[in-house]
Amino acid sequence: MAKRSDGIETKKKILGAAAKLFSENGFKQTSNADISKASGVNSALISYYFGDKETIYREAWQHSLRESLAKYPPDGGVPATAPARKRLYGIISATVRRYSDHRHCFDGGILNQEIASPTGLLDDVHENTIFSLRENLLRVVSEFLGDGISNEDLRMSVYSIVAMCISPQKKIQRIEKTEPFPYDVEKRIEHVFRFSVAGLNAVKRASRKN
Amino acid sequence: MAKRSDGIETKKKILGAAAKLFSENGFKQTSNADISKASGVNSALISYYFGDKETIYREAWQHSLRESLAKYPPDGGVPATAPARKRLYGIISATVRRYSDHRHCFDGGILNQEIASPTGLLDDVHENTIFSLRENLLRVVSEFLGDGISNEDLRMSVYSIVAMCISPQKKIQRIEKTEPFPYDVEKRIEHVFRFSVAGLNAVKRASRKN
DNA sequence: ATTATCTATAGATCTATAGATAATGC
DNA sequence: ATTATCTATAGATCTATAGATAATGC
Repeated sequence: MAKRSDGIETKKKILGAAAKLFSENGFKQTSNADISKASGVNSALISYYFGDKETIYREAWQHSLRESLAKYPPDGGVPATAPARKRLYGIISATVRRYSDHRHCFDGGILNQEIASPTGLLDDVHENTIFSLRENLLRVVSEFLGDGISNEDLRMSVYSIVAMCISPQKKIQRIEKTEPFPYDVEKRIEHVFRFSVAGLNAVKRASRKN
Repeated sequence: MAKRSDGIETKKKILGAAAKLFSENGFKQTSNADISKASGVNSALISYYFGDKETIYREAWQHSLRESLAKYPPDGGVPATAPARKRLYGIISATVRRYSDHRHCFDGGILNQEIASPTGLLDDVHENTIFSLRENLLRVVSEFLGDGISNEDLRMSVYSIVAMCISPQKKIQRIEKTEPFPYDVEKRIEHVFRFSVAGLNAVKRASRKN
């Protein structure tokens, strides 16, 4: 094994820098030169190791996602046997953390870029990962709401909760030039959970009325 | 005035096509050639009328925003004298509509692009428009929550409500490949309002406890 | 001998402009 | 005469590759 610097380390450097840049600026706004500069790796090596830019993009995303999910297990450490309310807390906690940890997790930023302007390059990967994450949340929310809830109420609730979890507050703050107030992840989790539970209960009540 | 086709019509064609493309694909991913193609206007005319791409971007955004706000007044038609709850409904209603009407309103899409990867080009414009919209919501939520609410609770609540209003559901659906369910704006407004009111009341209760 | 790394660049794409053409107002 | 529109292209940027160099394993 091990040649000069083995190449594996170089590949990791490239992937790390690429993930960060893609998450901040998106696919097209990130050039190989940017990645080269940020990673300290000669720009020709990017094509050498990954072939083309689309491949780096895909691999950077997969790499980030794997690392992020390892760091923040999507169930938030709450066992599958726990009641829906607790599992909901776990999911919210993990999701907010994953999307807030801009120092280590880039998958959320890349996904937000992909939502803003889809490249379509991650579609296959999504089906195996993001989709199942969402299905899991759907199951928990469904259990929380109980029977007799319309599919529409269910889906809308999930979207609302996810929206609160992944909304890039720091970026919005920058755009809005509001006086930046300290962003406390723990408090944000409590807040989103409180908002979500209250919202879900309201949806439940309204559904019963009809 | 009025030469061949006056030029004003051409400028409008350019602005319209540009706004749509910028909102879908962002600043850098949209080329003059794209705008030319979509608008049916010779690409050289874009520079002729607007100088550079940054100027088109700014003007397209301002143009869209003005049109959007004219179409959906930000107070949702609710008078300033109405109680906070009603005014909140008005704001949510107007915001969801504005961000959902992809046929006519492009400002929301452009803003989402700007949040995803900031160009910084709209900063000055933001201060006069978006900032005041947000301040207005802040005032209403503050009134709804009453005294004794921490600044943090207030800001977080505003972010949560905005997140639910502007979350690009259709785009997320496309990414996630969930079976697309019909997106009904009226129902979405009711849902977000219900979730928000319940959430705000929960925040209020939790705040009283301490 | 193998392969990680670097230098140099071809070819594509994109922005912006120069200069020609054509349609209107006077 | 003025100016809206078009053709052609210079110059910048960016991706991907060809070919040279250098560091390691055998």
